[in-house]
Amino acid sequence: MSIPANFDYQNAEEKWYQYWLDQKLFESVPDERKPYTIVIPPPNVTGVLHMGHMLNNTLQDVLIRRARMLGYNACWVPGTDHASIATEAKVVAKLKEEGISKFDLSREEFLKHAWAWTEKHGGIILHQLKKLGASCDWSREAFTMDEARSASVIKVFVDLYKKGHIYRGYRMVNWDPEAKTTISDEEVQHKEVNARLYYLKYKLESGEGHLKVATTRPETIFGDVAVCVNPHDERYKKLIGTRVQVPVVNRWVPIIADEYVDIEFGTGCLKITPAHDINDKEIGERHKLEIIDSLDDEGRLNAHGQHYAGKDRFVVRKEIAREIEALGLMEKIEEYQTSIGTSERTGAVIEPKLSQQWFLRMKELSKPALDAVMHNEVALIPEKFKNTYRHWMENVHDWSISRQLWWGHQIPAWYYADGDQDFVVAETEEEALVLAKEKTGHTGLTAADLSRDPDALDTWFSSWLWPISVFDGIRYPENEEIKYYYPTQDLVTAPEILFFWVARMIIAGYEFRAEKPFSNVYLTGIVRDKQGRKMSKSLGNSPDPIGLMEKYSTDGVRVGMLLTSPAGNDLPFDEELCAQGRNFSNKIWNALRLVKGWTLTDEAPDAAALAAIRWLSQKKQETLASMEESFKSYRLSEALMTLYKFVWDDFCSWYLEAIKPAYQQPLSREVYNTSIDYFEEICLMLHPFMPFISEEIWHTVKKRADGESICVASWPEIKDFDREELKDFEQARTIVNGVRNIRASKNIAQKVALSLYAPSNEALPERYEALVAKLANLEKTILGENPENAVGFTFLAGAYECFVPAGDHVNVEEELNKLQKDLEYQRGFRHSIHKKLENERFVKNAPEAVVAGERKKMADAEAKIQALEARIASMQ
RNA sequence: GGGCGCUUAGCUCAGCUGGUUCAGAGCACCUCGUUUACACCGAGGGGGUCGGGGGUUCGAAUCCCUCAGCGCCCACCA
Repeated sequence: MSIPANFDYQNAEEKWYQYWLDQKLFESVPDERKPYTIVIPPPNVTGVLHMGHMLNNTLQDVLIRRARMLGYNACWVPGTDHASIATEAKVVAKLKEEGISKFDLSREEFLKHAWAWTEKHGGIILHQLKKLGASCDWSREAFTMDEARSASVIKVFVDLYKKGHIYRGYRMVNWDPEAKTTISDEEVQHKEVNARLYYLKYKLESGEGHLKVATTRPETIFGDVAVCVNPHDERYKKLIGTRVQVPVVNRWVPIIADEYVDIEFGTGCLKITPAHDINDKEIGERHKLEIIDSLDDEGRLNAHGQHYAGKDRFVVRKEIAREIEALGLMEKIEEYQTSIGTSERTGAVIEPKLSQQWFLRMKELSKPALDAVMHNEVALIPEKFKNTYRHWMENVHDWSISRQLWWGHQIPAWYYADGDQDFVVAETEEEALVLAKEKTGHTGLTAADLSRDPDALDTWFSSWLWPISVFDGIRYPENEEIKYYYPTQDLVTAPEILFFWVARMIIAGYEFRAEKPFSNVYLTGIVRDKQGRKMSKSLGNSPDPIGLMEKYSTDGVRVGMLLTSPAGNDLPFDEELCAQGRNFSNKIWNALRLVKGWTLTDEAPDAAALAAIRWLSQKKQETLASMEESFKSYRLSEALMTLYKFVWDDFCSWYLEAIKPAYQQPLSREVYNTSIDYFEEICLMLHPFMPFISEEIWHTVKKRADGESICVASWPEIKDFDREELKDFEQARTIVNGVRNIRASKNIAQKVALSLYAPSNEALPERYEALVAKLANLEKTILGENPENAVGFTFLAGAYECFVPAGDHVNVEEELNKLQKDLEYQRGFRHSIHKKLENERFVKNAPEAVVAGERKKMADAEAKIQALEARIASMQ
């Protein structure tokens, strides 16, 4: 059978993926097997595949494919997220290009556009996941805004409201003036910026001088209602209760005292603007101060801003500073480092704003979720994230869940009057009407008297249900699917969304199913570029994963990503990694060509081949055991590296070289068959990492029945292995390397046969004599003492000195020098051990085994010294 | 401001509860090699006083203290 010179990966990728789909190998239904479930972190419905997805989904695919081979009922549920604010922003931008403003549209009209956009761009990313080889059960594809998921969200909202966990309140929230919506604390990113600290002069009532107040936001003076000092601040004590005049505004406001104020900071005077700062708001409440909101929804000054009305807050900041200076009321301006909150989505500077919003009380809900992680009921990998998680959970704030957006799940609350609390919460309008009648006693209310809250829910309010809602376990908590698949096994996601998503899923799991949503959370690193920068569109440093897969093959890119990504570590991406993956794929392919290229004979195998076979079977078991260990601790890159070395070094460089017949000679059929078996097992081991080439070769090495696939073949059995055998081989390998080393350094070609003297079978295990002779090209192997007066080279194989006679190549003086140096080293070594053994405290305190080890070292060194001395004497 | 973590070969990282599998792996690099799978290759090789300092111990990359540098998360000092 002839094998093409190159692996046609494009063709194989398409062929096998279609084959897997046709055979429905990824589809799962509950049965008597144990389930192994992963829910995909749903990518944004209109997103496209980036390197982060590539890494994340490759990891999931490795886990799920391995589980499938281990005989679990493997189920990987795919889906997409409606990504409320992100998608809405995209739609708004697209409409804007067409000259349409969102605010000229009705909700219904806007949603029509949004759905059209979703249908046009949605699903692209899922298609790309197929290219990556993702073995998702596509029959289960879910969307956070499809019918089942939407109904689940509404049900949960009503449920939590009834339990008293959801409330509507007038609170200081994070306002994104660009998207014109509230966002949660988690969506605010704090950034260090260079700002200015303005020292403003507020005229004192007495008319004598000014009170100096430091602020970073002079434009908010229109909202000033007081100036606050610390009650213990001697400088201002007597001023408390008097008034000062706000610059520009010219309003007189009281000087109040509050412990909050830091005497040391600035001038020790704080202007109080309750509408624009959370602390000011709290102080305002304590002192029953008025609230003056001087900004509009887009971050511009409103009518309170007087002649600045309609201008952006940052423009006003500059302009008013100039005006104040002109008025002589600016004491000074200092450069100042501070941090500001920005919107995760739009990047806009967040405006603290007082408004009516919906909140979810988190303290009580998060308790079981905190315990679960602390007790490793849910394991975070790597473990270091436990600390971060605990810190967050212990300081969790109420979750602001309403958004002034249309694309999302509309809040199921209906108002029957204008009051802030004049509403009822229900799953449907009909139910709401019934409740409203009960609550108000107005039996004559009709649907027309109700108006639904226009806000949508935070995106994460649907994704936090994901592990449950994909099995419709919210609506139907007793259904077969949820009972079978839940809790899921592994979740693979980025640490960035540990709080946004992971923590909340755990909370939801305990709240709605009284059980964890998953057992293990594998937190990936962030894919960065070579310079360590985060990959981003604006930097243009993010390679296109599809392009990479076309260039290096999907298997190649998968290997590249996996080789260098221990859990929790950032991955500095370099295309070289993909090349390494591609090279590995090529290596495997060529090994196949080699084996398939030999002619066969029925003659018995030679001794070298027999030894190689025996050794490789043990080495394979060791490899499997080692991979198992790595998998257990989710060190996937380590598992892959173990396999990589087994295939490349052990199988290709040693095994195949050992069985390789002489030029144009046939190979023993028995050896061939065994080698094919090894190939088959290597394919099995490779499959989770390299699904395509492994399937291709698996079908090439043996005839398979229709519909058979390596996807559902069994992972090789892990058995005990013979460590002695492996040790013996290592000894043999050392000897071959010793001879190769001599050849390389003395320029003796491989084809020149040499002889070898080895002291005994302990130095050269009998079983490996033939193998050593073949790989080192030895014409003679002699066990016993080195010949006296012979000229040649010595090398150490473990504790044993071997000798290669090579009269023609020896420079006696050079060799003597080398031997002298070795001798010096050994003597020095002996001396150091001697000193250690002389040390009474060492002998007394160190464990028996360690002392014995030192004695052995001593004896070995002694033997080497003697051998070297003899060698030197014979050469002189 | 608070918390967490990191610092081992040029790069990315392993090194568990202190003692020959303690200084390792892959890549990169250097030398040689186009004889019968693969130059996307083979054989060989160089390279680290384990961030600095101190301590505990018979013995420290490994435990403790301290300094320096880096990173992440959280955060309502104007």
